[in-house]
Amino acid sequence: MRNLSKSKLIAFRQCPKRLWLEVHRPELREDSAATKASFNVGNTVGDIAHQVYDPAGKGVLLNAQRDGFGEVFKRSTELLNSSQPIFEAGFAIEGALAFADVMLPIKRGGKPVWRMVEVKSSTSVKDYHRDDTAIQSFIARNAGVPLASIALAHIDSDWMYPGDGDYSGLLKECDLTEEAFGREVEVSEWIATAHKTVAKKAEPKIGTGEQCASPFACGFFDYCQSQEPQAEYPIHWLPSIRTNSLKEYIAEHPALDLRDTPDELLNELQHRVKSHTLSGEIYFDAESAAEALKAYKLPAYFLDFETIQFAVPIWKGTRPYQQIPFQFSIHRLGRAGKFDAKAFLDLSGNDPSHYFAESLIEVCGSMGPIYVYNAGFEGARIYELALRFRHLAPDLLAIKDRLVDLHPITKANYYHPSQQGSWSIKAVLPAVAPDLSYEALEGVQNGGMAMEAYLEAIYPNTKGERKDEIEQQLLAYCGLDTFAMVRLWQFLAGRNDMTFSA
DNA sequence: GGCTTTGATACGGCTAAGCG
DNA sequence: CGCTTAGCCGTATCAAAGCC
Repeated sequence: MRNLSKSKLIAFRQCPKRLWLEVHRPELREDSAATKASFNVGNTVGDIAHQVYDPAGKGVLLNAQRDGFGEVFKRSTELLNSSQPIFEAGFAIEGALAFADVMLPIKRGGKPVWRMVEVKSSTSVKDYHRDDTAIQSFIARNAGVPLASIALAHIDSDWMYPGDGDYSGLLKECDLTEEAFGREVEVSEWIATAHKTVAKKAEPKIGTGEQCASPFACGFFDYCQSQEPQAEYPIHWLPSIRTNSLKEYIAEHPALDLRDTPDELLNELQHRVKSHTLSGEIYFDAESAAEALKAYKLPAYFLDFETIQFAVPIWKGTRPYQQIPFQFSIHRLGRAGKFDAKAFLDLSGNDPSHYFAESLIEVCGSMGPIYVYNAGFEGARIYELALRFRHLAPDLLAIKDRLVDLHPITKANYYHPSQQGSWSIKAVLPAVAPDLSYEALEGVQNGGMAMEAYLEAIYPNTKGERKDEIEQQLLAYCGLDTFAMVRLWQFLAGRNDMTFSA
């Protein structure tokens, strides 16, 4: 019998087939974006755990990848008789093994007892964390570790970085001892059934479903999907599919095709998606779209932000996962039809917020609508800047008041079959302006890639030449996003008489 | 009058989709 | 990961209608 790692047991909890594939066909797994190489700027949550739990630096960090499992188990057993913090200590029992992020000794007369802390970069305790700690404590205790308590440490998103490398308070602990210790029978059953699953000759027959994405994206999804008949018109193209009465119907009729959905269960928007997808015809209420935009005159502005966030803040006065704007692109359309594009991009590696706010105020003028796509995003960023920089607040809030959201107007009045139930700008643009293409862009083609590119640019070892290249790619991407809005506005407002290029 | 039923409306919790 | 918004749905609330 092989030893199943805690992560494999967690995979089993998500889907037995996933565990089977992990063990027997790992080559079928596709790496998610998160596991690919990325540029670590600042500290990881693990670094902070070292600082917080071992400020004196007396702890020992074990490394199973480098030294092998056997060696780490042996060293862990030895260290548990001493009294210094241990990081990545390993424990094995018959059939299962686990590594603990942090082990802290509590002195009680002779030999120490131990406090285990699992460190997570999420901002709250999730159900799968509870499973995680239950498995962890089961394995450790059955391996003979005198465990006094087990806690989960997660990020406190209300905490603000005071600067100077002081990260005390970033992590928030939640004690799960009672719960974890109370689930030992349950955990032993998971381990037993996981082994039964692994021992099977053939892979379990489980269809794709919600478990493929939640709580973690499964790398075998494409493989599993390839084993299933492909619906010509997948049901998931319908918007809000899991929130209305369709939910139960779909559960009772797996592998449902869009063609076979009962009309009486569809809301207006779902019905529109169904009929226009099947007919292949565009839906466009030009009159209503023009009506919605009628009130807004020229000059008009078109605005798009790019932001970055850090689980562990690197800039003083910012919070974990706070979205910090480092780039904007703005296009101005004057009364005479004159077109003007400007951009802001700070790749210095310093907090770009203040320059960003000042530059934004400078380029927005004092009047005219400012079109954005999904205004909640830009609006929230502007509001946050106003809170941080009180002297700029009046100007920033005046800009926020001028935002006009093209997203709801598009959603209410336009649908092209190629959108597949999505009204994101990237789904709408190819239909409205097929001559513009994100795929033709070098390097940066979406918001996630913009964040990666930003991190690479501010990474200390990145060379100047590469930084210049990234700068050009970011400018091109953000500019296209903004110009896409110009074209969309033109289309919705019925102003195809105007011509200009990006 | 006093009771229940029904239908309209308001509110809060929850999820999904959009942005990064 | 966070935030915002919209939509759905259950519950609460209340008035009108129906009934004895």
